Amino acid sequence: MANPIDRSVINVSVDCVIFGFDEDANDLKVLLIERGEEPFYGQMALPGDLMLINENIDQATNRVLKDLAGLEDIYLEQLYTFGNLTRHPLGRVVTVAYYALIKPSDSDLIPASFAKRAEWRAISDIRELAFDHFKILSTALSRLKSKIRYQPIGFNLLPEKFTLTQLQKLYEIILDEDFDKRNFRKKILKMDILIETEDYQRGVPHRAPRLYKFDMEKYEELSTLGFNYSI
Amino acid sequence: MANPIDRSVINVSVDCVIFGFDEDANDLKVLLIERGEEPFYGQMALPGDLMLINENIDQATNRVLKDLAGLEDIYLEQLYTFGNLTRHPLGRVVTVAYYALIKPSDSDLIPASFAKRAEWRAISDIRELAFDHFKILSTALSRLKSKIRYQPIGFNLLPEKFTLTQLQKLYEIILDEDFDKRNFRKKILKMDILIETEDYQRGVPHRAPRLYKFDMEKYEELSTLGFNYSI
DNA sequence: TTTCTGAGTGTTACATTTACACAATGCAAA
DNA sequence: TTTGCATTGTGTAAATGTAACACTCAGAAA
Repeated sequence: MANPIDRSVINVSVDCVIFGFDEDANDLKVLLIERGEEPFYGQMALPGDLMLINENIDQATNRVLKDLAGLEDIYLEQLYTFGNLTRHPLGRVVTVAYYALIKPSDSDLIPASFAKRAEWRAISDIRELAFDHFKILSTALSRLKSKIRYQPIGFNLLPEKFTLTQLQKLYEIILDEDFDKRNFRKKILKMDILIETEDYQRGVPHRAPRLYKFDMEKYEELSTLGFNYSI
Repeated sequence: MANPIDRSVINVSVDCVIFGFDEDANDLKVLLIERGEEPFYGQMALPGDLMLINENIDQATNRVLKDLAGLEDIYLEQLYTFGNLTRHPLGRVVTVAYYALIKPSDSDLIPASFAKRAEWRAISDIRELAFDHFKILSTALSRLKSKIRYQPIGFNLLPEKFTLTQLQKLYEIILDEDFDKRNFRKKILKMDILIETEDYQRGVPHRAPRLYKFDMEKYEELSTLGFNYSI
């Protein structure tokens, strides 16, 4: 993990903004790692590492996700490449940033060994991060906000089965905007990309709401016919 | 210009997809360079070069635009970073791709010295390019198509003063979709981001159409108030 | 049995989008 | 100077989509 930075060349790294939705706290969170070495020793940072010469960028990102957070097979997308001359104090490091969206079930699987140094932090509580990671986080958040309106990526932040209220809350928190319950339901159901299951949420002190699933196949089929997702 | 590739490390380059709108030919074009060295000697490629250790990524891109095409101060945006292991035959090269939009007046200024090896090619005529540049071009085109609907970037492809018909044609060619003339005009004028000039297009064998300018300040002002551009 | 919390549901007014055709302009050619 | 030609520039009505709005019902807990 402790790859040395070569001062005589341009080094390439990957960094990853991992988003998770905390339904109980009504909060969007990011998985941060406490740095165990200089520079920025002890500060919080995005999980990341230098890229190896014999791996693709996506491979490097998946390696980082697995080695630093125990995460596999999650939604991942390239965000932007940051390469300011001064972004790394020990040399020239260009970093390819990715963002990931994970479900509660994914993060429940994070082994205790990682959990020691990894921490979920509410976006709104984060003031600073190591390197230019705060800027990377801001870029990721802004991308998420614009993309979630026009692509059905929000489902990656919810359990496989979810209630319409959960879905609406997710949108309200990410977009910082309130939606009318009746209109929201009408709109999303009319798209015909949700499967109505026969299951209901349990253990709630009120009428149990119905659970739905996102129908990816149906979505892709409709997409090819010119359908555009939009909330 | 002939920077050597170091086989022992990851090299970083920038490549640039330069779009231009050919009004007469009703075509979207891309500026390509004929390669003067191996690999892919004699083939067409996107303008690009290895990044220097002491320049920012944006600086490298602007250097490439200036040195290879004589272009300065043009619309430029980072597109995506490509880094497949096999994308460069001579070693490991990760490339940060950008796309640029230029006005006819910009490209008129390309010096003859560049024009010898640079060539405007209609997108639809391009079948293959050196390296993975065809894939980069496809990615750029797809980005342009989705972005031009929601951001007023299309004006960067038109002269400073343009007719509404020119603007409509631009959208029709890029999006490969026809628009109703009356509805298109109503929509764009209602946004209130165009300045109606007192000039008319000259030298046309019919009634001279009025020229308009894009009002960037007005657009930014409206943006902060929650306005969203959309065609 | 009562209380509490959130689930689930329709209608109407309003705004936006779509479809659609012709007269007026100005240049060029006869 | 007249005529023909190509393209500009314009309005309305129907259809569709969006926004605003409140109450009853289910089910758990007290």
